[in-house]
Amino acid sequence: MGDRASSLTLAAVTESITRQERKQRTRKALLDAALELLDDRGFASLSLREVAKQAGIVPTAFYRHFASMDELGVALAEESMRSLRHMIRSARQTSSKLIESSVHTLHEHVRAQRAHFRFIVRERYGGTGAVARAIAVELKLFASDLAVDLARLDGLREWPTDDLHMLADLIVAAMLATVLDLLDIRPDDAEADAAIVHIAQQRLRLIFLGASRWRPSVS
Amino acid sequence: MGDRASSLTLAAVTESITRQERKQRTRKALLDAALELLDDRGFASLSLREVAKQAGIVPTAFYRHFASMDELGVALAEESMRSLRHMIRSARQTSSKLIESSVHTLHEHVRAQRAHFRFIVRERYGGTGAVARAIAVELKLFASDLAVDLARLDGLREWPTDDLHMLADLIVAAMLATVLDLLDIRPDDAEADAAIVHIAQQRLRLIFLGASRWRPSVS
DNA sequence: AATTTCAGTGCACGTATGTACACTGAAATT
DNA sequence: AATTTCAGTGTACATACGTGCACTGAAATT
Repeated sequence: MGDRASSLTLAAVTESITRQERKQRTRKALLDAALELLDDRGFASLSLREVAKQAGIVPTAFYRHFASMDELGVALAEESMRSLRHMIRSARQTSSKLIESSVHTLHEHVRAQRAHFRFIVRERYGGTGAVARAIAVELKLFASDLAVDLARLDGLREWPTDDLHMLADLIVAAMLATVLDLLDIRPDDAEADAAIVHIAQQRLRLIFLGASRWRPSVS
Repeated sequence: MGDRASSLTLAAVTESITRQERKQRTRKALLDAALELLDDRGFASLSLREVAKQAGIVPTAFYRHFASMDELGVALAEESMRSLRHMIRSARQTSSKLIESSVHTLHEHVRAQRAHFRFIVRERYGGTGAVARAIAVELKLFASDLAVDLARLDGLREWPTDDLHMLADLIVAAMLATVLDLLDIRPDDAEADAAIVHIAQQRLRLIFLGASRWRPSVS
C-alpha cells in the first residue's frame, strides 16, 4: 500500500509516517492481540473488550476497524491462510526427496507460524461460523491443488482424477494429523518434535507405497 | 456432604422409582440440553444458565448435579466416549471383509450418534480445557487398541510395535477425516453419504495396500 | 407420626459484556 | 491560517452471567 503518488501534496511524498499507516498499525495490533489471546482458548470465547484491551485501545475504538468480532475473525482467517499458502508455495518447489522435504517444510512453517496454524485447525474443526466455512473451502482448494501436483509424478500420471483426489485427501488428512501432533507438544521439546517428524515421514512413505501398488480405474 | 454410595437400606436397592431416579433423570436432561445446544456452537460458548433453562430447571439447581460447566463437559465427554467404545466393539467382531464392514460400522454409528461424534471431534480439535485433554487421551488409547488388533492380522504379525502404532495412527486419522466429512453434510443427503463411504473405503484400501508392501525396518 | 434429607425455587449481588453517544486533538485538507 | 476529518477516549446503560443464600415441599428415614 505504498501508493503515495496519488497524494496531492509534496510533503506527503517525503515522509508519511502517519494516519493511514497508524490505523493499519492499530488494526494489526488488534489481530495480534486476538491471536495471542487465542493461545489457550477458542475464538468464540473471545470478547471484544478483551481484544481491545490487549491491543491497548478502548473498547469502542474497536469499531473503527471491524464492525464485529466475526469480521475480525474472518480477517484473521485470511491472514492465517496467507501463511498456509506461503507454505504450499515453498513445498511445491521441491524436485527430489519429496517426502523428507515436504515434511520438513510443514514442520518449519508450523514452528514459525504456530498461532496461525493453531487458529486454522481449531476453527476448521471446532468452529461453526462463517470463519470455519471459509477455512473449510480453502482447505478443499488446497487438496485440489495437491491433486494436480500429484498428477505430475511418475506412476500417477495416468490416474483418474477421482483417485487422485482420494489420494490428495488422504495426504492432507495425514498432514493435518501431524499438525495436530506438533501443536500438542511444547514448542521447545526437540525430542518429541523429532519423533513426530519421523512418524509423519513414515506415514507418507506408507501412503506412497500403497499408491505405487494401487490399481486405478474401476475396481 | 460426600459419601453417597453407602445406601444402608434394602428398600433403596429393590425399586426406588423416585428421588435417585428422578435426580438421574434431571442429570440426563442437563446432558441432553447441552448436547442439543451444541448443535451449532462450541462448548466454551455455552453458559450454565442456558443449559439449565433448556433442561427446564432454575440456574442454581444446576449445582445439585455438577460443580461447574467444566464438570458437565467431562461427563458429556464420557457419555460420548461410550458411543465410541460401543462402535469399536462392534467393529472388532468382524472376520472377513474387514474394510467394508469397518467403514459401514463407522457410518452407522456416526449416523445414530451424530451429536456425540460432533462433540468429540469439536472438543478434540477446537477445545482447550480438561474436556479436550480427556478426549485426546481416550483417542490415543483407541489407537493403541487398534494397534493390538492389527497385530493379529496376516502379514502384520511380526511388525515392530512402533510401526504398528504408526499404521494405527494413520488409520485413525483417515477415519477421523471421514467422520468430519460425514458431519459436514446434511444427514439426509444419501448421495453425498454414499460418496463419502466409498472414498473412506478406498482410503483404507490404499493404506492396507501400502502396509502389505511395508518393510518393517529396525531403525 | 415426627423428623430429616435434598432436588428444585426465588432473590440478590457483583461483574463482564456489546454498544450508543458526545467528546478530543492532531493530522489532513482547504 | 482556518477548517474538516477521524482514530481513539470516557461515560453510560441494558443485559447476561456465575453464584451465595434462605426457602419449600415431597420423598426417605426414624
